[in-house]
Amino acid sequence: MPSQSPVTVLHVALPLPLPRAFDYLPPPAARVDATWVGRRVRVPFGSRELVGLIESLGVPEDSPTQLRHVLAVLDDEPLLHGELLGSLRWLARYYHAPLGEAIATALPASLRAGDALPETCAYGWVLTEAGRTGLPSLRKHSRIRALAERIAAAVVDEDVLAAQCDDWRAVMRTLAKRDFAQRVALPRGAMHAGIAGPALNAAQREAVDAVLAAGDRFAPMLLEGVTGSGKTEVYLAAIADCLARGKQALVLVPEIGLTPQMLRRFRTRLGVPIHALHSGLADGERAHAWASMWRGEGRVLVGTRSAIFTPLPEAGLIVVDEEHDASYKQHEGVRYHARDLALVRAKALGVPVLLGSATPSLESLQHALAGRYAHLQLRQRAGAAKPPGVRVHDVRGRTLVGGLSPDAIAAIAACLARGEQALVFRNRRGYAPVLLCHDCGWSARCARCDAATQGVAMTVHGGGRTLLCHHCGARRAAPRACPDCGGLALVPQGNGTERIEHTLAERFPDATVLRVDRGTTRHRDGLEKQLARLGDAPGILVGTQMLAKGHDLPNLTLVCVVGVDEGLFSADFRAPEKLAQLLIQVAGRGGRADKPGSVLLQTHHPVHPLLSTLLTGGYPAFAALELAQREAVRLPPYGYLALLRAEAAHEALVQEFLRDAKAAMHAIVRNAEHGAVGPSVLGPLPAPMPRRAGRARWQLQLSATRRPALHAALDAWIPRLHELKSARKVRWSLDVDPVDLD
DNA sequence: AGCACGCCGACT
DNA sequence: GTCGGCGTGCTC
Repeated sequence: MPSQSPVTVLHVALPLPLPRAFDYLPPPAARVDATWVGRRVRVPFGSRELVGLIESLGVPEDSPTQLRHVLAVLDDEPLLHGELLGSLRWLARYYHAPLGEAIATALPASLRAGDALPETCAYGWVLTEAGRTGLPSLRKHSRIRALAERIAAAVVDEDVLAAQCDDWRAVMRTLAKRDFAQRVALPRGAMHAGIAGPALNAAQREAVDAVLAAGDRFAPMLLEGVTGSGKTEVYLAAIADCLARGKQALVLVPEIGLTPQMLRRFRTRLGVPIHALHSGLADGERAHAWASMWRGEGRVLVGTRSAIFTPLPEAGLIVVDEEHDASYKQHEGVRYHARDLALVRAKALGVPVLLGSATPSLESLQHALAGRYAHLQLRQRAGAAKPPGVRVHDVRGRTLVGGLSPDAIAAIAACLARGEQALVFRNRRGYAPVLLCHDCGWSARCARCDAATQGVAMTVHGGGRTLLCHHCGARRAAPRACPDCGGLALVPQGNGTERIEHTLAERFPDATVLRVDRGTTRHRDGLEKQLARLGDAPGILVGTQMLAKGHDLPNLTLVCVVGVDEGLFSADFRAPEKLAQLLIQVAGRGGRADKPGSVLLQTHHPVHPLLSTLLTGGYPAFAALELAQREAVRLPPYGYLALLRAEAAHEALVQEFLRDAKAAMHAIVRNAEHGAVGPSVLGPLPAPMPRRAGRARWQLQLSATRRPALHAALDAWIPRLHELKSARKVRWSLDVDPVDLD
C-alpha cells in the first residue's frame, strides 16, 4: 500500500553510537512510498559516506538545518521489515542502544557495508564427459576416485557432499581443474530423504508432542534433560515436523557446541540443506546463509549467538540449545542476550520456542516453575550409562603441589596405570583472587555485605596488601594471620592451568599432558585435532570451560576439579549457579556403560551447602536453594540489574564520571512521580579485573525490583550521560541484564 | 565512532 | 619558520 507524498524526508538509522536518526532527502525525482522503510541507503555524513537503513518516513520540519540527499538507494525492496525490523526496534529500546547500532549488529558484514544480497541458488557437482572417460585412469580406492564415482550417475548437492565428507572441496577442485567435474545450479527445493532416527522413549515422545501441540502459536518451553537423555532427538523430531509443515527452523547453539559432527548429524537426519552461521565463516558465507533464509529458500539454520538475527519469513520453530550458556550474551557493542531475543522473536512470529538444558539458567527455571513456560523433563539417560561417583575431597591443611593434592595425584596415577584418561578441570570464574586460609578454609568477606548476601568474598588487590569488596566498594587491609585459626597459611587463590600442566608433566613424565585453553587452542578445529591425536591413549587433559562438554572421550574415567572454592566464594552472585552447571557438565564427561567414571572435587569447604545440596539432590535441589537466596536479596530473576561500565587510563577520570552519573540518577529518582520506586545505585565499584591493558575499569550497578522502573530510569538517564563533561574523557557503556559482572 | 578544526612543542 | 600532538565539537 504505497502512500502518497507529502513524504519528503527519510529518517535514516546509521551505525553510530548516537541515540537518534538522521534525516535525508530522497534522490531527486525519486518517488517515495511506504516500501522504502527497511531499505538501505548510502548517505553523505560529514566528510564521509555511510550505509544506513531507512527507519521511517516523515515530512520536513521547519528546521534551520539544510537536509542533504541520499546518494543511492541500495535495495529495491526492504531488506529488513515486519517481524525482524520490529524485533530490532525492541532490541534497541530494551538494551538502550541506537537503532542504527542494533541494525549493524544484526546484519552480516557485507550487507552492513552496502553489498547487494548475494545469489543463493543451490549448487551441485556432476562428472563431465571427460570425467566419465577419464574415471578409470584415477587410482582405485583413492579419495579422488571415490568422489568421482559418487557424482558419476547424477548431480549431487553440495550440502549432501558436505554431509558425507569433511573436505570434499579440495578433492573436487582437483577434479574440476582437469575438467572432470563441473558445478551446476540446482533447481529449488532439491532435497534427499531424511534418515529416521532412533525410536523416541516415552519422555522424549511427550516432549515432542508438546511442541507439536503448540502448532503455530507462541509457546515458550523449557526442555530440562539430564546429560545423555537425548535432547537433540527431541529437537530433530520437532524440526522434522516443522519442515513437513513447510516452515523454517532456527537452532541456536553455544560457541563450542557447533561442531562438524553436530552439523553432519542434522544434515543426514533432516534431509534438507542445513545452513551454519558462526564466527569461523567468511563474510561471503555468512551473507549467503542469511540471504538464503531471507528468501525462504533455506529451511534450517544452525548457528551461534548472532544467528538469532536470521530472517525467518516462514518461521515454524526456534530452538536454543544449552540455553544457560553464557556465550549467548554479547560482551561488546549492543550487549544483547540471544536467548532472550529468541523469546521476543518467537512471540512476534507466533511460533514455539524450545529452550534446552541439563542445567537451566535460574531465569528460565523460574519462568517454568511459575508456569509461564511449559516445563518438559527428560529424566532417564539413554542407554545404560551410569552417573559417575562424585567424591568431595577435603584439602584443608594438605600439601598441595601446583594446586593438586596428593590424593588427586594418586588418583591420576591409578587412572593412567589402568590405561585410561584423566581430566583436570580448573574452574576459572572471577579473575581477582580471593584470600583463603589453607589450614581452616576461612575466606575474607565483607562485614557489611556478608549478612545480606551469603558468600560475598573480598578480593585481593595492591599486591596482596588490600582487600576490596566488589559489592559495596569497602576496602581494608589484608590480615597477616587467619582470624579464625591464627594460621599463617593465607594464600590468594588462583592456580592457572599452565602451573597445573607443569606439575603434571613433571610428576608424570611418560604420560601425554594436553593443556586446552584459550592460550593453546586458537580455534575450535585445533581442539578437535589435539583430541584426535590423543585418541584413546592414556593421558591427562588440563583445561577450563572449553573441555566441559561437547567432545566424546570414551576412555576418560577420572575428572578432578580444582578451583571450586573460588566459585563458592566469588564476588559475582552468579558464580554458584555457574559452578553448579559446570560441575554437572564435567561430571557428565567421565565414564561409559562399561567403565564407571569418578569425579574428585578438591575443596576447602567439604560441607558447603552448595556442594552437599548438589551432591544429594542434584541440580534441581541446588536451583531451589539458590533461587530462594536470590529472592531473599532481590537479585535476578527477582530483581533487575543494569551495569554502567567505564574505563580510562586514569582512575580519577573514571571515578569522576561515575560519581557524576550517580548524581544524575539520583536527581532523576528524586524528580520521578511519587510512588515510582527508582533503581538503587551501588558504586562506583571496581570491576573484577580493575585494570586491563593499562586502563582503570570501574562500574555502577543499578538494581530495581520492577523492570519498568529500571527502564524508565535508564531512558531518562542516558541522554544526561551524553551531556556530562566527564563522559567525554572515558569510554563508557551500559549493560542491561549483565551476565558477568566484569 | 570518525573526522576536522584548532592551538602549543621539536624538527628541516 | 613548519609538522604534528590529541582536546573539543559536530555530523541530517
